[in-house]
Amino acid sequence: MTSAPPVITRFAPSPTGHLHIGGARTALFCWAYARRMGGHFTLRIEDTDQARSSDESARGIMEDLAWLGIEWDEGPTHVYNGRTIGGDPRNVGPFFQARRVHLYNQYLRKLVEIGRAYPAFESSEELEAKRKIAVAAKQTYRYDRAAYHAIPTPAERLKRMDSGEPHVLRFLAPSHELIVPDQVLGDIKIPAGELDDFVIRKADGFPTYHFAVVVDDETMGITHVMRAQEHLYNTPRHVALQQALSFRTPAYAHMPLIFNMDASKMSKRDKAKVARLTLKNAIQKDASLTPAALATKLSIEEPAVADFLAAENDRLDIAEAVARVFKINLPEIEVADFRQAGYLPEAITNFISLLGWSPGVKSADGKDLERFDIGFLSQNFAIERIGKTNAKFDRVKLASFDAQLIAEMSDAELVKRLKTWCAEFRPEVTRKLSDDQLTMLAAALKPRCKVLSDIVNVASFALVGDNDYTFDPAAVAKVLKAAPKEGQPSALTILTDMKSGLESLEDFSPAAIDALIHSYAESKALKMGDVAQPLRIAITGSTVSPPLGVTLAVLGKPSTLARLSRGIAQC
RNA sequence: GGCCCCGUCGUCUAGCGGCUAGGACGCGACCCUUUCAAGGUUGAGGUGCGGGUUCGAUUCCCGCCGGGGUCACCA
Repeated sequence: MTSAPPVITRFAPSPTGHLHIGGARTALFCWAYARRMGGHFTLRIEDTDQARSSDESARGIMEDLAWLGIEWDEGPTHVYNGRTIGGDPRNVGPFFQARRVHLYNQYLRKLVEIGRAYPAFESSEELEAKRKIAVAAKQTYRYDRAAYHAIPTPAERLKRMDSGEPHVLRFLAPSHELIVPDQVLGDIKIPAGELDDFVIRKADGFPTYHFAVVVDDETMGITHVMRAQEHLYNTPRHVALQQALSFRTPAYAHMPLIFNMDASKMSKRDKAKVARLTLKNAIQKDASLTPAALATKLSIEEPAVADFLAAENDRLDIAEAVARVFKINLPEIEVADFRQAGYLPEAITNFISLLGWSPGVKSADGKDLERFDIGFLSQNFAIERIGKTNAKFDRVKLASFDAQLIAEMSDAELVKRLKTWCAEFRPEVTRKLSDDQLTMLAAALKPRCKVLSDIVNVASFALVGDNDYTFDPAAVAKVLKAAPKEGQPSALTILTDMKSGLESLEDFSPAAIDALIHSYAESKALKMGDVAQPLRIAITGSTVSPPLGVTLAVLGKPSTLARLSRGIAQC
C-alpha cells in the first residue's frame, strides 16, 4: 500500500527573546501547511546557545504562538486558556535541543570515525585575527583546515578528543558542487569550494545550530522545512551534513524577508532608535534637559542615559521609560508588542499571511480575496504560492485590517476583548468603567477604534473625574464665549436650558438623550451643531467625543449635570 | 569584496505570450453628518533600463542598473 508519507513541518525558534513578527509568519505558514496536508506541526526549541537562551523566552514564545492561534501538535507543553498545547504523540522528543546533546554526540562521533569531522584546537581569538587580516585584504576568510592535516587519522583524532583538551569539532566540507532544492526559488547551485569547514560542536560541548538542526530534522522525521530566506545560505551546509550522515534531505522552502517601510530590518533596536530621536528632539526644544535631568525624569542611571543618547547602548528599558515619560509609541516589532498595542490576533495572522504569500483567488464580489481567517489559510495554504520578493511591513494597512475586524464584531464580543485586553494592560480602565458603560461605549467605539488601545482615547472623557477634565481654551473661546449669532440664544442659554431638560429626563439612555437634544434644537430653530458643540465642550472639555447621547449616557445623569455646571461657568 | 537570491502603482499583491495591467491599504475630490470617525461615490497612481526570441512581451533569454541575503565556537 502506497500512501504519501505524512507531512511534518516544524517551527524552531531560539529562545533568546520574544517572538518576532517575522518568526510568527514562519510559524503560521509551517502550521498552515501541515494542516492543509493533514500532517503534523512540530515546535522545537533551539537552545544550544547556553549564554543567550532562557526558559522564560521559550515560555513567552509559546504564549505568543498560542495567542495567535498557532497551535503545535507536538513539542513542549504549554497551558493556554486552561488547555494544554503540545505533547509527544510520535515519541520523537524531547523538544529542547539542550536535552538532546547525547544524541548529537553519537552522530558527531560517527562523523569523526568516518573521517568527515575533526577536532580543532585554535582559539577563537586566533581565528578572529586571521579573519581580520583576510577582510582587510578584501578576501573571503575560510578556515585553512590546519587541524585536519595536523592529525591525520580518525583514530588519533578520537584519542585527542577524548583527552579532555578544549577543542571544537569541524565538518570536513565536500569539494563538489552542492544543490539546494528549494520549492520557492528552484534549485540553487553552490559552486564547489564555497563551503568551509564550519564548526559543528562548540568548545562548551554543545552542537552548533547547523548540526543540531540536521540531526533533529532527521530524527523527528521533518519532511518540509520552511524558513526565512536569511537561512538560504545555511542550507548547503545542512545538505552536505545530510549527505555525510546518510540522512534524507527534506523539502526546503525559503520565504522572502520582511522589512520596515524604510527598508531597514525590523529589529528590537528600532525601539531604541525611536526613543533616542524623541529624546534628541526634546533636548533641542528644551536646553534644561541635560542627561542628569533626563536620568531623574526617566529613573535611569545617568551614565546609561548618556550612553543611550550617544547610541552606545540600545537598552530596551530606557526606550520604554522614554515612551512612558514622553508619551510616544514605540514601533511594534515582536508579537508581544502588537498584543500590547491592542491588535487582534486575527488581524495579525491575516495581515502577515499576505506578506510573501497570497491565496490568488477572487472573493464573491470578484475582487482579489485578501481578508480571511486562519481556518481559510489552513485549508488553502500552498507552497507554490509563496512569493520571491521581500516585503515591507505596512502598519497602516495592518491597522486597517484590525479596524475592520473591530467594526464587524458584535458589541458583546468587543466588550469581551476589551475587558481581556484592559485587564492585562490598562487595569485602571476596567476599574473606572462598569460593564454597562463599556457595553454602551462598544457600539460607539467600533467605527472609531483601529486597535483596542484606542479605547483610552475615545473613552478618555469618561476616565477622568468630573472636576478633572480640562477645557480646550480654543474651543471655549470659539464656542462657549462667542457672541451668539443674530437672533440665536447664547451658549449660556443653551446649556442652561439643556441642563434643566436633562435634569428632568427620566430615561437617561443614548436614544432618549438624543431625542431631547433634537427636540430642543427644533424648538429653537437651531441646527444640531449649534446645540451639540456647546454641550460637548461643556461635558468633555473638547470638541471631539463619541455621539452625544452615548457620551452623556456613559457619564450618567449626576456626572452630566455636574459637568454641565462646570461648562456653564466657562461661558 | 566572494557566493547566492530578487525586481508590477508609495506599500502588500493578482498576472503564469494577446488584459483598457486587476484588487487592497494609503492619498485626492464629492456625498452623508451634532464633533471625530465610520460609510457611499469617484479620481490619480505601476511593469527599473537596454538588447534579443516572437506576428505579439509584465510574462521567455542575455546584459546593465538597483535592492537584499550571507560569509561566527548566534541561531
